Amino acid sequence: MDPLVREINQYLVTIFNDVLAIEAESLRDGEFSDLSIKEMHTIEAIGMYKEHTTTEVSRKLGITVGTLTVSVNHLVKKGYVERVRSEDDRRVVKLGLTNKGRLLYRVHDKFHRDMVKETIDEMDPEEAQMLTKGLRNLYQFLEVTKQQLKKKDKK
Amino acid sequence: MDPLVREINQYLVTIFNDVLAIEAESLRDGEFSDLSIKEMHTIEAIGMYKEHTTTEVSRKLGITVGTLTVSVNHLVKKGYVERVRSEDDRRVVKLGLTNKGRLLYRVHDKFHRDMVKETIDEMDPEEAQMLTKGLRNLYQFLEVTKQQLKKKDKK
DNA sequence: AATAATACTTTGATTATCAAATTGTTTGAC
DNA sequence: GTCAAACAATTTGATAATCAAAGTATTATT
Repeated sequence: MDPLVREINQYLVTIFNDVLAIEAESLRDGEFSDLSIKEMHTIEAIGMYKEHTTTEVSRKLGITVGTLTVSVNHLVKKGYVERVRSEDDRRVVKLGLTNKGRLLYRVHDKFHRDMVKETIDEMDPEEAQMLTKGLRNLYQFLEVTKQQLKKKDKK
Repeated sequence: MDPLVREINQYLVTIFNDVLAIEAESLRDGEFSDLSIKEMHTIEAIGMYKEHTTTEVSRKLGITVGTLTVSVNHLVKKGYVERVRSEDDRRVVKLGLTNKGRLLYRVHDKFHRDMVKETIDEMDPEEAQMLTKGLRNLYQFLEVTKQQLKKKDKK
């Protein structure tokens, strides 16, 4: 087996665990310690600009709509998220962030970007491009895989 | 703000969610549907070869020792994991996989490696090296950050 | 020998998760 | 136009995941 594959795989697994652990840790000590890391990611997925429906956000997070509804209940109660019924289709709920939610989003986003920035500052621009390309490939592969799974599911 | 930073960040977040969703989905349909994705990752962290203590594995996963103990209780009951008291120091528990656990480890590992392999097959060898280098940098940055957090914690 | 430190476990409370049942709304068939 | 089917979201019940804090057993220190 290709040792490069093994190495990349190893990095991915460790990076994911590390990012999670670091995020959780800095969340616990900080200004927003009433939130779990999962709730943080839900806020991230709801996002700043476009309004997103419950179904869209749940798909983005890879959880069921029911799970998201429960989580959003908490986040509304804590004052981070707002629900707005769509005018076009009254079945649909659009999720958005409150001011407090947007503040948190910015803090978390900065954390992420600093992390990435520190990394690519070590690299010359060409290398940074390569990293991006690699990630883009991985991303595309995963999107295709996800589509295939969904199809298989319907059968 | 550097658009490359934003792009890389975006990929990382999405890749993260996608991998989780795909893993969870293929777990649900497969041979090992008595396991959750978290339990799967615990088995991954316990690993095939070296024996690891409870503390080591919990650190690797970024969860508390108590949480791991509970999880290991389930995995032992389901027949994937074994506990062995250390002879040298009888406070210490070494975690290992049963035959069933090792089988699962291989299946999951193959899934991961296939994922990575598909990605780098699209790239020429030089590009693959660059991706690796980028990931290594990110990994190292995170390890340092983790250490710093731990120190701050002790104060 | 007593005390402190360490490794793990247990407990109680909260959150995360899913599948299935339920509610309210829209679409399509007739 | 009405009614059934489809759809979006919510609620519910059960189980798993998580933490902090308290407890147990063992080893190290003084």
